[in-house]
Amino acid sequence: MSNGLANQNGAASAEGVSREAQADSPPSSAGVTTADLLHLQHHQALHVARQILLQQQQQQQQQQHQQHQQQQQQQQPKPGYKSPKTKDSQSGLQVSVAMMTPQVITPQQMQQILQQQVLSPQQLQALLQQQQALMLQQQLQEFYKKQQEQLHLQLLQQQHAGSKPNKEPQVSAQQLAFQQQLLQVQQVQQQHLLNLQRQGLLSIQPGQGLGQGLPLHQLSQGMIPAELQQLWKEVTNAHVKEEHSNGNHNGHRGLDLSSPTPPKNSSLNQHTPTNGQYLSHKREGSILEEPSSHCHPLYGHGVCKWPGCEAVFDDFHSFLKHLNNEHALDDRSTAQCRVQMQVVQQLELQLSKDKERLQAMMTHLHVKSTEPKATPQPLNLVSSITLSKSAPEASPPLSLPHTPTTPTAPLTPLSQTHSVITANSLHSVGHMRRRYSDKYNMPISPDLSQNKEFYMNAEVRPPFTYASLIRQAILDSPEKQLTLNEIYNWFTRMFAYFRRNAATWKNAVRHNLSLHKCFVRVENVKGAVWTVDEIEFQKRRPQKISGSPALVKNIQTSLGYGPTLSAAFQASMAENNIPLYTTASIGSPTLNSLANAIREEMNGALDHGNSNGSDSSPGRSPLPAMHHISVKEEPLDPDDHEGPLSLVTTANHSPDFDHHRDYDDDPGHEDML
DNA sequence: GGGATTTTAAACATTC
DNA sequence: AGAATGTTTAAAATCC
Repeated sequence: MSNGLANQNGAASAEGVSREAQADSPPSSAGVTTADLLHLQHHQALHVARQILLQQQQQQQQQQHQQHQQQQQQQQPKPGYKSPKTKDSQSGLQVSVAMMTPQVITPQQMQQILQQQVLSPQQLQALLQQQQALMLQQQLQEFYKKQQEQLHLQLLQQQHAGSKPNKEPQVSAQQLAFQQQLLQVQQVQQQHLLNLQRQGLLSIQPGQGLGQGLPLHQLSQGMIPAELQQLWKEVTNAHVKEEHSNGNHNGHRGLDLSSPTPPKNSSLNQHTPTNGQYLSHKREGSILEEPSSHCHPLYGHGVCKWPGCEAVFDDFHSFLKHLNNEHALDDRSTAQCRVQMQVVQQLELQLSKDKERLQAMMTHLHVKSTEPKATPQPLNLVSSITLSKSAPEASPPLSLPHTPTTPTAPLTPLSQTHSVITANSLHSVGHMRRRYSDKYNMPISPDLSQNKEFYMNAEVRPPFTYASLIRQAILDSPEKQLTLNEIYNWFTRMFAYFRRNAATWKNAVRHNLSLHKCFVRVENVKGAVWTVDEIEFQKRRPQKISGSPALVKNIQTSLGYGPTLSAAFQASMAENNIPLYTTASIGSPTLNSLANAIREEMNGALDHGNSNGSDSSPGRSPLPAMHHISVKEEPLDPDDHEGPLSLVTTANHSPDFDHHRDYDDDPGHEDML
């Protein structure tokens, strides 16, 4: 069953899309930057605009003359925007119109994909980044084409209708269309940059720009080419004038470009509808645009964010006034609303495409990595990543040392450091079985809590030894003791991997229990339970660890920076939780995990010093130790993991998940669930 | 390459 | 008697 799950994800869509993913490889049109592309398109837009305006000129007043000239000079400079990455743009021009069905990937699917794959955060990020840039550009081009075609169409129509007595409405329609186009370009540009920023932010110190996305916002504002804004204003004004002079409300029929946008807004109050749209827009795309001080989506950093409006205000009230006066319910506003709706639609489409592409890429990679494995063997979670240690105590975090000096970079590197499942290296996956030997391993519990869902759903072998797992199981229990059967249940409950080949791993568990001194069997009223002798458990690794001076050093390092880091994480988590769920699912857990790790490591170090041994439960239970070993199998929910997980998990309810739950309930009637 | 660990497999004993 | 639980041995797989 779970097996099928994995396969489903892997194989099903992989075929179809692997090619697609490969299409990413840019042709030889390298050297073209995003900026170039946008610039080019910008030119095109202006060109079309000029054409339209020219027509209008011929037909109407010469007031347009100025405008035209303005545009001409406006298209010269292209300030404010620079492509941060050339990588993206390389592939940007390659518009292999991938005719993917705009099927939206559900968060669950996405999560599964992410989980199934073992990509390092860096890889993921790179992929995402690349893909998004690509998609954005692609989208931009496609959309632009469409718009152009439609504009042409309209032009033609207009010419044909030239003999008709009443041209006015069509003119305004054109203008609207033009506005739309400009808006689109503008929006997409903005979006693109925001995306880039967002990605950049992931790898950048989160500490800043948190509460006040000031720099970001300003950036995003700055991205919008001033000339576009200018154009927009002009056109808008012209349009308004005409509309007013006409009094013709059909004027914006030209808006119905590609999408049959329901005109329902027209009856709405200006605030509500626009707000809603902006909000949804934000949710979809520009995640970084934090609501400003007054939380009005249209008011940011003293500037009116109404499309095309850049009015500056000192206080929120004057803004509101402005909003009510300038952007009241009129034809223009509704038209702009409609435009905005289209923008949103476009972005949504884009998002879905992005998602799809991501899925394709990941599936592709996944399939590739597992292909060689003919047998339906469950995955082995492996990675060559360095991890800290498995025991909270003395073990030094191999990984953390990542020069925490600069809080700027940590996110990415750290995240990969601390294997949140989605973040694993591809290379070693299909490979042989590999585990982190206890020794240097990361703290098991943070990893488990972070990747709980992953382990529960994906048949991936956890990278921990049986001993570590058993210990974890026992420590997770309220009484710090479990019967063999309970241990079994823990295994099956926590790991999809252990839902098969029971005979094998159960035997292994038993074997480990008796083999390692650290597991102590305690006779009990109700039978026998297993407990962990922490001291013994810790004993097993010191030799190796102590042998490595680097490790010792690392302890100190992590201790020294621990608080700092975790603070940074919390901050970044706070931010990263808001954004797109892709970001959330990749970024936050990572951070979370790291924070946990640090905490745990610190605990470990402390515990070590205390040499209190016996009941040092890693990071989990605050401390209430149990006095007596009265055997009680209370359904206390030992899933402390919930805490950290819940942060991230919320959106990820997958059917499988519930399914497994059921499964769990079945065998595990003990203390679990 | 070799030693140390882990995993896997299996035989066998004990307990329920 | 049979399944579950423990113990032990041995070999293969991994790791460092």
